[in-house]
Amino acid sequence: MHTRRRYHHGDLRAALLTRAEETLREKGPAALSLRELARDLGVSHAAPSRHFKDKQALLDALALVGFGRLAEAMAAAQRGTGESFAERLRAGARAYVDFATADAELLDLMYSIKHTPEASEELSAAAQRWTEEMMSLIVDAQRRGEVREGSPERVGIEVFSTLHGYATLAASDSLPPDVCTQDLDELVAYILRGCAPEKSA
Amino acid sequence: MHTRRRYHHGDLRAALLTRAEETLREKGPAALSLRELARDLGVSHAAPSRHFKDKQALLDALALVGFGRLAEAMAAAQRGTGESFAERLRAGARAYVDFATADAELLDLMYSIKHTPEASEELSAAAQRWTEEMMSLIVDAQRRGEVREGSPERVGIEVFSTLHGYATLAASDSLPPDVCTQDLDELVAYILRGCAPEKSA
DNA sequence: CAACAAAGTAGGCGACGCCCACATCCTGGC
DNA sequence: GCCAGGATGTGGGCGTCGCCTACTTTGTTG
Repeated sequence: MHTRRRYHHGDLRAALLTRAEETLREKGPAALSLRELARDLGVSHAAPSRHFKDKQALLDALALVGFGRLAEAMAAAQRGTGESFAERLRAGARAYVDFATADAELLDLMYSIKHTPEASEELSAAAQRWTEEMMSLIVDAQRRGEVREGSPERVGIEVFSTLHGYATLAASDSLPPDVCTQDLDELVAYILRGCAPEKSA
Repeated sequence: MHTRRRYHHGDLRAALLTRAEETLREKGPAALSLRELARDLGVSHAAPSRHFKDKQALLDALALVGFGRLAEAMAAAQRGTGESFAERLRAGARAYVDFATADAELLDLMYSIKHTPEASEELSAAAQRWTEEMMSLIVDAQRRGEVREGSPERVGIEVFSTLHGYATLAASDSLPPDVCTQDLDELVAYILRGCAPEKSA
């Protein structure tokens, strides 16, 4: 049970990530300090540097965790729904918005990091994988004739922009408070209209 | 010409804001430091505190400037275009995306601040005014029969989510590089489809 | 079991935000 | 005219931070 103070922590790296995510959620990104993290875990202020070369490295790792969690949530949502684009989109939208509101700061982190050039390739790979899933959803729907033709990339961007914008606004309390769960269905309907196939005249 | 060192700067507050905005644009939000700002302006490190009680106050003021600039850009865009919803939306979208890509960090700041409870009422007023303009655009379009009926708030949120999401993604280099100016027209078309009036059967 | 790498410790450096006491400038009421 | 007081700027100090280096303890492996 080695719960008492040992010289070696056991898995400091994982502990740091877990605690950092808690702090991020509870007290915001500004309150994230390596030294305080170390204090919380009862370890010297320089110990974290053995696992993350600097603060940015920890943030990157945190973002990676975020992408993992998000991908998992999205995949789970897809597993539990039907085949039609409408159903899959609805499930995905719900999952994305839920994630954004539950982990707003983490999502922020994920997007603020992704575009820096030196982000680890793991990280860009995670982002990559994530967008590819998005694309396959679109391509599939196009094949089924449920989405208008044209560059899947473009359609994907349109759909994802709407989703991401909504999720971001919801997460930052920028939406009127009465706007709520039910409105997500309306949003999905709006998206569906936006990318519905052109009616043959 | 009083360009030589005077004890009083003249308008340190304005100078701080200007310089802070430059730094924000050029070196990102992490590089914003009151002390460095003071050094840049040839003033002691405590001088800024006479004009902004703390760093957050300066960021708030910066966000306020941002809302002002954005509102002005949007208004200008509206003045220079036609009456139809499609034209007005297109002009607004261009202005918003332009602002977001030119001043990505500032936009970020504006949105990260808005939802903190103690944000100055000036600031929430600016945000308020901003969303009201958005709403009037929608209501107008509904009156003209160019947008489907229903709560203007809801439609506004849908439209704005798309715009904001796109602008945010564009500003953080999260969009494939070939996606460019012309695609904005496609995005506008997508939005128009999303909120087009229901066709009478 | 000795050598070595991994993991943690202790202390120091410069920069930061914030606070204080003090200096200088400016202005309005006498 | 002048001078009292507010506004503005100075300088120093405090605690915290991220990062660095030198050292110690632990675990592994030949």
